[in-house]
Amino acid sequence: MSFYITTAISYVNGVPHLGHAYEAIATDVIARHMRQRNEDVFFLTGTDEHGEPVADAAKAQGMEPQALADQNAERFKALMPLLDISNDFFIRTTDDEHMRAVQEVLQRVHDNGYTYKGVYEGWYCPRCADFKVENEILEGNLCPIHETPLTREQEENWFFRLSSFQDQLERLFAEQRSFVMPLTRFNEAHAFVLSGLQDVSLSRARMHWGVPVPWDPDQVFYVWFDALLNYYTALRYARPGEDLTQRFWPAQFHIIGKDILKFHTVFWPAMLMAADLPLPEHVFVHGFLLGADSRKMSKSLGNVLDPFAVLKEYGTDALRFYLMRDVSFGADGAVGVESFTARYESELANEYGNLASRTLAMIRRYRGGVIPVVETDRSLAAEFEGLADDVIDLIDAAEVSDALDLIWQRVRRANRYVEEQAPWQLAKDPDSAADLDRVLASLGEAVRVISILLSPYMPQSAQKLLGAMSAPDLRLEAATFGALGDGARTVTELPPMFPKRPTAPEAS
RNA sequence: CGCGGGGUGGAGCAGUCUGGUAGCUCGUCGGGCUCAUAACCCGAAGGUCGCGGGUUCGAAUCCCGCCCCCGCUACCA
Repeated sequence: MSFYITTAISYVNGVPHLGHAYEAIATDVIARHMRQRNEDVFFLTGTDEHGEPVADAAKAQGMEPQALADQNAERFKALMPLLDISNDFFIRTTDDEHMRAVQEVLQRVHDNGYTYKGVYEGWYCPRCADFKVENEILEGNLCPIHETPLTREQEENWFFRLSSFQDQLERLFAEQRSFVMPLTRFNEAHAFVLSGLQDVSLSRARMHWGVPVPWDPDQVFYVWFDALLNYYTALRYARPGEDLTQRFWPAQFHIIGKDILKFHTVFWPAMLMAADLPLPEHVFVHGFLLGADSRKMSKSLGNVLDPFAVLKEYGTDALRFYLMRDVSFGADGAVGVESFTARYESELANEYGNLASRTLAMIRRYRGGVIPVVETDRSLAAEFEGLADDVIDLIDAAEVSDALDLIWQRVRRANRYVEEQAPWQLAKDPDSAADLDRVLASLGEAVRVISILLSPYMPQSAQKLLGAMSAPDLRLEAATFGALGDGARTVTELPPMFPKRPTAPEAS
């Protein structure tokens, strides 16, 4: 089956930070998991490049907006390989193909009668040549950029008849509880719809950094409508000479942050309805990463966890694991250097890393590096039975941190199994050879199954370990005891996957 | 004001929808083991589940009121 998943696109006026990394990683975990299930996966991410802030910033630096967008988009694009993100395409909303497709879709919205010319009134900055919204205006009605007084002005622009989708949206929320996840966000979006929808302006007349309105070329589309459509337009040109729309639209998942809930759960479905297009199945709304003090991360508070410092010191897998493990997906979560190092040492080094070390070491020491081909322990196998299916169920609901917790319980179980069986005792008594075979084979299977399930979270480490066990099969169907059959497998030496480090990454 | 969340042993969280011995991780204390990255395993101490009232044989869980914290409240993305 086809499976299409997206992150939100990043606005190029800023620089990449931990929040971008978090969303990309979570989405990547789901995408990689789906590939393990042999699904036909398409994973999209990208940048949002139009709109007033980019135009303003470019002007301030004496650059063309496109030049600034080019420069900053590159930074976001470069982040993906650093994080081992397996996106299939990286869309930029300044791509010609995207802009043409936006015009086409919105022309259809226009033709369907869901637009009208209206008057937009707001606070206007003559020097920016654009409107400002309430929450960005400075104390005393000043422009946030120029700090000069704003004037109340009007302009004629195009409006989108959001209000005419009141009933359809109410029905959507009444009938499809999983449209917005988790439930708390569903409730929030639903309440917003029920409170009554107003029309929203669809274009801007005085600003030119955007996609021209095809039926009124003096205006450009308001950037949100241009941006949201990326999910749909990318499929047309992501593969040169091939249109993937039929194969992948509608998307199964949009993964977004809670700050853009309204746009994705209300405006976006309404726009798709207006264009006669099918709706995405789920919008999953994750929370914000907070500083270790549970306050919003900010440089002035000094509570920012720098992803680049962590990557440099501990590697990609450690950062991926930490973010998926320490923050319950869907809720806000506090992250920091201290809790990172605690998780790294106790869970990655001591539990999983050490489990791998002791398992491989014993197989090498007691059985010359060959995993015994014997029947595994029934009771241990029973505790892994159904695990892959449980993980599947959780990931189907985008519960990436719950799924990881389920897997991690088995990491702990495997360490307990070692103590219970005490293979080093069995090794002392030649009469216990069969028992030792069984224990080592069982342990090997436990480590192998765990690693397959962990591979979407920590692709490098899992593959390294599975490679060292001559069991490179990452498919989820191989994640059961005995799935590999009777072939003898050798084990090679593996240096510690998560070595303890003397220093912590710098907070910045 | 309205809407949506949250308040659970020292810390961080799960459990609340579908009432019935309050669970997990870290930390602390005690013990065991030696295969392993001085890692691992076992046990113990520690909780008025924000406050008050109600329903019930029984409530962290349902209902009412109150207190405190956070987010959103429409066009910066």
